[in-house]
Amino acid sequence: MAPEKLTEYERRRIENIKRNEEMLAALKIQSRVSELSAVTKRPRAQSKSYQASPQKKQKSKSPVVLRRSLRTKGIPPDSSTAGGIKDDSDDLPDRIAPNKYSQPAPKKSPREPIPISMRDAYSGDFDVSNQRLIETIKDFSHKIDDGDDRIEKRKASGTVHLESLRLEPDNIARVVPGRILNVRFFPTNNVRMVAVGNKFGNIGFWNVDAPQEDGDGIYLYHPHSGPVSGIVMDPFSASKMFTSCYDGFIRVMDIEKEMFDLAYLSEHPIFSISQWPHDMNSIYYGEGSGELGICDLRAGKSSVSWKLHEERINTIDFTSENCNIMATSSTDGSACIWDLRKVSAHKPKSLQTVRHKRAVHSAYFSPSGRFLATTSIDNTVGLLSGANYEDTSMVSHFNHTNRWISSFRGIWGWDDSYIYIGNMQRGVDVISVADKKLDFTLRSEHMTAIPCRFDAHQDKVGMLAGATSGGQVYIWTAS
DNA sequence: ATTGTCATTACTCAA
DNA sequence: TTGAGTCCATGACAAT
Repeated sequence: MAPEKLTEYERRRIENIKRNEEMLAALKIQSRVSELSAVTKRPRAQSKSYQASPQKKQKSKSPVVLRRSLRTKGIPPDSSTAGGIKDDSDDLPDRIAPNKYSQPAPKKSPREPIPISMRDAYSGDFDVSNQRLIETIKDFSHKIDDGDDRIEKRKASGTVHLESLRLEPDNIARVVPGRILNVRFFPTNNVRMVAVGNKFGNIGFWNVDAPQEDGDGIYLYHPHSGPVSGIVMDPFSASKMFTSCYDGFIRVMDIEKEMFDLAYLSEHPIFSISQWPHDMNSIYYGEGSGELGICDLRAGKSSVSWKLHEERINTIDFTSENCNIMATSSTDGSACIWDLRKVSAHKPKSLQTVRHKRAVHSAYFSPSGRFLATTSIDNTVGLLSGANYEDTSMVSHFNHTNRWISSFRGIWGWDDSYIYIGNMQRGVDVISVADKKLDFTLRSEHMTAIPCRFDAHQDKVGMLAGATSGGQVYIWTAS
């Protein structure tokens, strides 16, 4: 890096620290004030929320534009960002000058097909906050690497007592602005941390156990330019997190490099991602109208693209038992189970197919792999079982969400007994596999919005994260 | 068979 | 408290 850049960097850093201290002081005052006025019976403003800095908050609220739309409409990329996509040949990452992102200009458009440093993607003014998050993740990822905090891949273990699940007021936060499409726990036991992706391309982190002096533990980044369609935590390397976006990008947050690196760039919108359990260097993703691609992370290239569905693939899932078995759900109204050894490019034939009357928004294997749960907006939750998933039963559940609520997706808990899914009455419905019906509903006066996307902590039985279309995250815990 | 447009309606934020 | 603004999801149906 050029010396002048270094001095520029230093100068900026000092400025940042100074402003940071001022802001922290202001925040302390603010939190005192909110403590005083926190007696309101229906707290509209939650105690915890992301702090968008005044200057940088969504300047120009850059409209969510897919790359496709850009090209078809012939709109040139934002002229303030050099190296925008002009044509297809520019999309290749290896043709991009390596140091374009290091300009001291405020924030780069995440549309550029280049790596983005976490510092540049950070949506606050204060680099110390960014550094604090990086240190936190480094800290627990090293512990995981050393085996101190390793969580084995999710197993069928732990029966949860639904009546004991609670939503504590402290476990609620507004993590990002706008609609959350994805929430995921970090695979660690010592620190409770979630990452969420929203419609604007933000990735927000919430360290629930952040020390008091570290503020609210919420960190906001902007590594993508469109809706974040998927988040994958590498279970064996907590310093890596993959995110996909409608704009065709798959990025990997590399905490050692402190970057949102470019893993893959597709011509088509990417609607889903998953990691192949057998080989951590393979990312499976759903792109365009029903295509499934496999990306080799070392080569940075896609090896295959299979047309598995007629319309977009909403989820991709694997069993922990058999790495060659994969499930996909699609807007074309079907969910399929595939044997990867038998899929060929020309005539993909599924092992099993469930047909719903309408779009299927998820298909997830149970922790043991013996069941598959599908969620469709035809108001059913499908349950597949049997040696070859040949037995299908449909559980009735109202799955219609409106335009502003992300579709419901039934997820599994910590064993094969329950499926958790949102409802329009601000509750979490729990479907019993044994009874094949709705068994229980989690309710809380603190859930002031509809939780539509969920994640179950891989190890802590009863720890369930629900995310809303207003950027909130609720973390239920077993008391 | 593809493309367009319309209605739906929950939440946040600013007054 | 109210009211404006949101706006890439989806299905139904109309138009090409």
